[in-house]
Amino acid sequence: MDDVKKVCNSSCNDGVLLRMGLNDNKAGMEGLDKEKINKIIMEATKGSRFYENELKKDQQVNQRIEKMMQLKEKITTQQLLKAQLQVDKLVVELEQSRNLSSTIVHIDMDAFYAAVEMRDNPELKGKPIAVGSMSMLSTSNYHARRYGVRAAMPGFIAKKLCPHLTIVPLNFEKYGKVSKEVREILAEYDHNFMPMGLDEAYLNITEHLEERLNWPEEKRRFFFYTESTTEKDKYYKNISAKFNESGYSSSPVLFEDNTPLMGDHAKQRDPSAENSVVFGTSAEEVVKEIRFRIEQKTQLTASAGIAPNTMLAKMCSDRNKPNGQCRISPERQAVLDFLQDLPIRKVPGIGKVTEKMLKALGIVTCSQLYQQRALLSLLFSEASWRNFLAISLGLGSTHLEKDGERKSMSTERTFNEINTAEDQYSLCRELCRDLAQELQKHGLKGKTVTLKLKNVNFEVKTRASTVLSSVSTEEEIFTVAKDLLGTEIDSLAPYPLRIRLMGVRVSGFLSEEEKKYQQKSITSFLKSGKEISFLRLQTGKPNQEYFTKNSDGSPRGSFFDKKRAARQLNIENLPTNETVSKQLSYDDKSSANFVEETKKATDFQNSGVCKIFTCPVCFEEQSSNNLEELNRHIDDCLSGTVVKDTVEILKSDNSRENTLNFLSEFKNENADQCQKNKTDQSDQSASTSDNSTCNSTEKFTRIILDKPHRERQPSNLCDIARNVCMKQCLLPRTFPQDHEHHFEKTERTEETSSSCFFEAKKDGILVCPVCNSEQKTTSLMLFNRHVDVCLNKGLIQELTEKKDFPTNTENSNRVGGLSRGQQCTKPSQGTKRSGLTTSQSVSKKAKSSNSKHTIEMFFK
DNA sequence: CGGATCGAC
DNA sequence: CTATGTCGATCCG
Repeated sequence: MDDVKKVCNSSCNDGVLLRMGLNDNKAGMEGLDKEKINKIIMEATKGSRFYENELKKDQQVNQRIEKMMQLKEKITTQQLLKAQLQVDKLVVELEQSRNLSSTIVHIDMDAFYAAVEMRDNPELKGKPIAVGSMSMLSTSNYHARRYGVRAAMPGFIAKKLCPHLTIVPLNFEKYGKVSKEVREILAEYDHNFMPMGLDEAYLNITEHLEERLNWPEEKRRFFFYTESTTEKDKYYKNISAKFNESGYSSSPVLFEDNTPLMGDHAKQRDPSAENSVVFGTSAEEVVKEIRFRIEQKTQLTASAGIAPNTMLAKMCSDRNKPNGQCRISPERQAVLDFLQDLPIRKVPGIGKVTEKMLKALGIVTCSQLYQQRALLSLLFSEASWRNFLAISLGLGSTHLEKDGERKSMSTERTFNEINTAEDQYSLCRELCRDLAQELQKHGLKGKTVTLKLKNVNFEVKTRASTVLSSVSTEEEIFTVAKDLLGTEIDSLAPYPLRIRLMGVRVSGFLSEEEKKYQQKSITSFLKSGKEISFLRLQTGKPNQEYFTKNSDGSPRGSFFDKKRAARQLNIENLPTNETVSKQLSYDDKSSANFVEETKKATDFQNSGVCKIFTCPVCFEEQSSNNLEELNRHIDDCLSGTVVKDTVEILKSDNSRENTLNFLSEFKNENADQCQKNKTDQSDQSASTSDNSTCNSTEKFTRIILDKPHRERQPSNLCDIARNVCMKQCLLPRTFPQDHEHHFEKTERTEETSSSCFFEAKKDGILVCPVCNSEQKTTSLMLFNRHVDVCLNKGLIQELTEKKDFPTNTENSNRVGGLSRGQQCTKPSQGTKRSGLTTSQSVSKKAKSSNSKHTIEMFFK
C-alpha cells in the first residue's frame, strides 16, 4: 500500500490528530485544506470511546517521552563523550562494511485496491473513491486523498470529509489475481523476489543487470498492448504520453495492433514497428521496463525505487509516486545526500511513536539522527540505536532473504458489543474452529494459545498460555482459549465482560527439524502397536473455574506450587484400573479446587509432617517426611529397577505426565528398536495415540519397556535420560542439600535440557547443557545452579526465596542484573541469541499443569 | 514465558 | 450506528 499513513507532517503537534491523517493539499485545488480536514475529523471523533482511548494512548507515549527526557537530563558530558567514542568506533566498522554492489528495486503499486476497482468499473473513474467499508478503509484513490480520505480511516468519517465519496467493498480475490499477474513479471527479473503484501515487492536485479548487458536489443523490445475500442485507445494514449514525458526514447506510439506482445513474441515482429519500445540496459531502464510491462498487462501503474539496499529502495519508491521512479546511485555520497533532509518518518520501521519520541529530542531528519547518535545510544535500547545508526548511514540489507517459517497464525473479529459469557464462549469456539482449519491446512501445530480481547473502550488485552504438546484442532485450541477467556470473565465478575473484538492466536510452532523428528517418533510409536493401549486426555465440559495463569490479582500458584499441588493430588487419588474413570472425572474438579490444593500441598511441604507419597515411577506408596528420601527413592526407580521388563504405567493425571513423557520417550526408543528387530509388526494403532486425533475421549497409556537399548552416543535428551537409567550417567544426581531442587529437575526431564542430565567433562569442568559453556566448579550444586540460571531466572529467584540457597553473592547479583538473552549467549555469538534460549527451555514446563495430552517428545 | 507496544501492509 | 485483520519484532517484568 502506498504511503497514505505517512503523510502526517512532522510540524503537526497535535497528538491525536497526528494519527488522523492530514493531507498535503495544494491551495486552490479541489478538495479540502488541512485545517478543514482536521476540524471535520475532530468533530466526528471527539467524545467517542475510540477518541478517549486515543487520548489515553497518547498520554502513555507522552509519559515515555517524559521518562526519556529525565534520563537525558542525567547524562553527563563525560558519558556522552564516552558514548560518542564507542558509537563512532561502530560507525567506522559499519562504514567499512558498506556494500554498494547490489541493485535492489522496490516496486509499489499505486493506490492498488482503488486502482483495481477503478479499472474494473469505468464509472468510478474521475471520482473520489475508497476501498473498504463504513467502518474501515483500506485505501483511497488520489482524488479522494485530496479530501483527506486515507487508508486506515473509518468510512463514515471519510464520508464526512468527502460526501460524494464512493466506497467500494474489498474484493481480495480480485486483488490477488492482479497481484499474481504482476508477480509473474517481477519473477522474470529476480526469481527470488520478495513480495510484501499484494501490492509491493523487492527485487534484487543485480544479476539480471549483468546478463542484460549482453542482450540484443530485440530482447529488450516490448510492444504496446492495443485495442480498437475508443476507451482503451484513450487510455493507452495517456500511457504513452506519460512514458514519453518521462524520457523514453521510443518512437510515437500507435495503436493499430491488437495483439498483446511480450518477450519472445516481440522477436517475431518487425523490429522497426512503431508500436514498440526498446529499453536500455541500465537499472533505470530495467525498472521502466518492469513498470511498463505491469501497466501493459494490468492497466495499473506502479512506482519504484532503485538503490543499493532495501531500505533505500523503499524510501526511493516513495519519492516520485504515483507512477514514478527514483534511483539512488551506488555511491556513498549519493546515499548521504538522499538522506540529508529526509524526515525520519519516511524510514521503514519508524512509525508515529518513534517519530514523536525522536522529535522530542529535536530529531526530525536523518542527518539529525546521525548527529545525535551518541545521545541516542544512551537513551534507547541497543537494538534501537543500532538501527537508528544504520538508518542514518543509509545501510540496509543488500540481499533479499526469503522469509523464514511462519511463527504464528491467528484470527480475530470485530463485532457489536458482546457481553454475555455464553455468546463469548461460542464466539471463541468459532474462532478456534476457523483457526484450527487454517492451521491444519498448513499442517501446523503450536504450543502457545493467545486470546485477544478488546473491550468496548478499545482497550486491548492479550492472555496467553503455553501447553506441553502442540495443538491444532478446534477442540484442543478451545480447551486452552476457553480457560483464558474464563479467567478474564471471572476477573471482572460481577460486571460483564463487554467486548468488541476477540481473537485467537496459536504460536510456538515446531521447527521443520522438530517436525520431522516428531513425525518419526510418532510413527514408530504407533507402529509398536500392541504395546500402546491408551492415551489419556483431558475431558469434560469447559470449566470456567478451571485454573489458569492469570496475571493480575486472581489467585494463582507458582509453577512449583502447582507441581506440589499436583503431587499432592496423587496421594489422594491412587490410580488403579478400577478407579480410572472416576479419577478422570475428578480431574476437572481437582483443577477447580486448585487453590485449595495448592495450599495443602505447600503446607505439607513446609510442615515436614510424614505423608504418604506415590512414586510417579513405580507407583508404590512411599511414606516419608522429607523430600530427600523421596528423591532417593525416585532415583532408584529411575536408575534401574524400573527400566526392565514390562512396566505398566497408567497415565492418570497431569502431575505424573512429565515422568510419563519421559518414559514414553523411552518407550519410543525401544519401539524404534522393535521396528528393526521385528520385521512386520502389524499396525494396531486403533488406539490412535496421535496427538491430532486425541479428542476429549478418555484414553490411557500403557507403556511397556521390554527391549534392550541401543548403544550409541547420546544425541538428545532421551538418550541422555536413557543413559541415566542405564546408570551410565557420569554424575550423581542427588545432591545432599538440594533435594527439592532435584525433585523439580526430575520433573523437568521433558525439557529440552535439564541440569539433571548432562555429561561431565574432565576434572572439575562441566559443560552447561543450556549455554554450552564450560563451567569450572568443584561443587555440583554450583554448577547445577548455573544451569538453572540459564534455564530460568525466575526459577532461581523462587528457589532462593524459599530455600535461602547457599550461593556466592556475585553470582546471584549477576543473575538479577543481566537480561536473559545475555546470560545464556555465548560471547562468540555476538548479538544473536544462542539456539537454545532461556525462554525456550522454560516454556514447556511453565504451563505443564494446565495441559492435557499425549506424547511429549524431546529434542535437543 | 506473557503482556504490551510498535510497525508494516 | 460506524475506528480492521494478521504478522513479526522488541522491550520489560
